[in-house]
Amino acid sequence: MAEWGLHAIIRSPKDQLYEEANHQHHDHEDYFGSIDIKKEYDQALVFCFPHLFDHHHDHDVATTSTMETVHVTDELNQLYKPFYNPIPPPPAAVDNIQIIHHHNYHDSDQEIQQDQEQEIKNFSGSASNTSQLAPKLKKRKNQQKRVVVQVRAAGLSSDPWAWRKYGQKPIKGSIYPRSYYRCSSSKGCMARRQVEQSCTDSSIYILAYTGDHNHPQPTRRNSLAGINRNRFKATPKSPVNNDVGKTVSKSKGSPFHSPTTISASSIEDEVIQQPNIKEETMFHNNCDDQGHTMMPGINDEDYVVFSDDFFEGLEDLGGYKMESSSYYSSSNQYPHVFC
DNA sequence: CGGATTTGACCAGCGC
DNA sequence: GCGCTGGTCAAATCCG
Repeated sequence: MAEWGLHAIIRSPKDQLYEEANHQHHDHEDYFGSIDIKKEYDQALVFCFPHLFDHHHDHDVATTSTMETVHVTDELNQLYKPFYNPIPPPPAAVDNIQIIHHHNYHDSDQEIQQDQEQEIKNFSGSASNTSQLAPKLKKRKNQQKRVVVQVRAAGLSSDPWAWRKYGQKPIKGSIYPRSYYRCSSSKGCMARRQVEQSCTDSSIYILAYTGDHNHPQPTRRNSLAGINRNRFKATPKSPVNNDVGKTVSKSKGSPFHSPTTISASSIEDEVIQQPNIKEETMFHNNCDDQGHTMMPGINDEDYVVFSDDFFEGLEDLGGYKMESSSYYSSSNQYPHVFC
């Protein structure tokens, strides 16, 4: 049961992908090396989702199967974009989550860790003011651990963590601004989230998670004040931001003058209007009993469960990367290129 | 009043 | 070195 469920979710597409890759594009053998991608991938799945293969967790698998798809992609999709024409998934598959892209490492994890440790050492001498030092402990951009997912609006709002917005920027090449959130569940938490609306499909939001939470997942959202500010009130200040033309913005003449924020509150305004979405599921405790992170989905049945080990384990597999095995998508879009 | 959002400014990384 | 761009800061503002 577990296996067919996962096959339905993942295996079939990635089977297709690696077959495409192996049979059609030997030019890229250097990229893959000589590893058995399929085998390694399956091992990775077991390694990273052991509970899904555990018969004690059949329920998890059963519910996961309703999610229809977990899309994971990366350079491989880019690599084979001109050649690979994925079979469109069932319509329901467009909903929920697409894990696009996990990292921006250019160096190895070990090197990054060493860098971090060294940076910490460099500052440890005057650690009495860690709050001021914290911003200086930034990784270089290309070393930031990064998880990118695509979600529908509902998936975005169902994120269990409490996020506080701290910035918004227009992004070159996108008509939508990018909003920056930090975790407000705990002071000093370095977790960050970026929310960006796909300009190819305004109903899709691209979430980029960076940094790690330094605290347990909240049992409930503990910062609802801000999140709920506009939930039950469709004020002109918080329009649903699916259509730039409808955007209401403050008249400040800023060059940014961006559409009103893609904020949790505005998104939830939209979600509430969707009759199929149960509001209470958006605030459900998404932490499972094993401490796995549960990514947002439409409802409880649609959460994707994975841990950091998931990606780390996959990256350790013979040099190929987790996101190397995936397919896309209902619109044949390769999510790296959102515009 | 406390906490969240907004938004212009600032800063650092990166490419040329 | 310079300019562009993205990420963050922080004061102002908003809202319950």
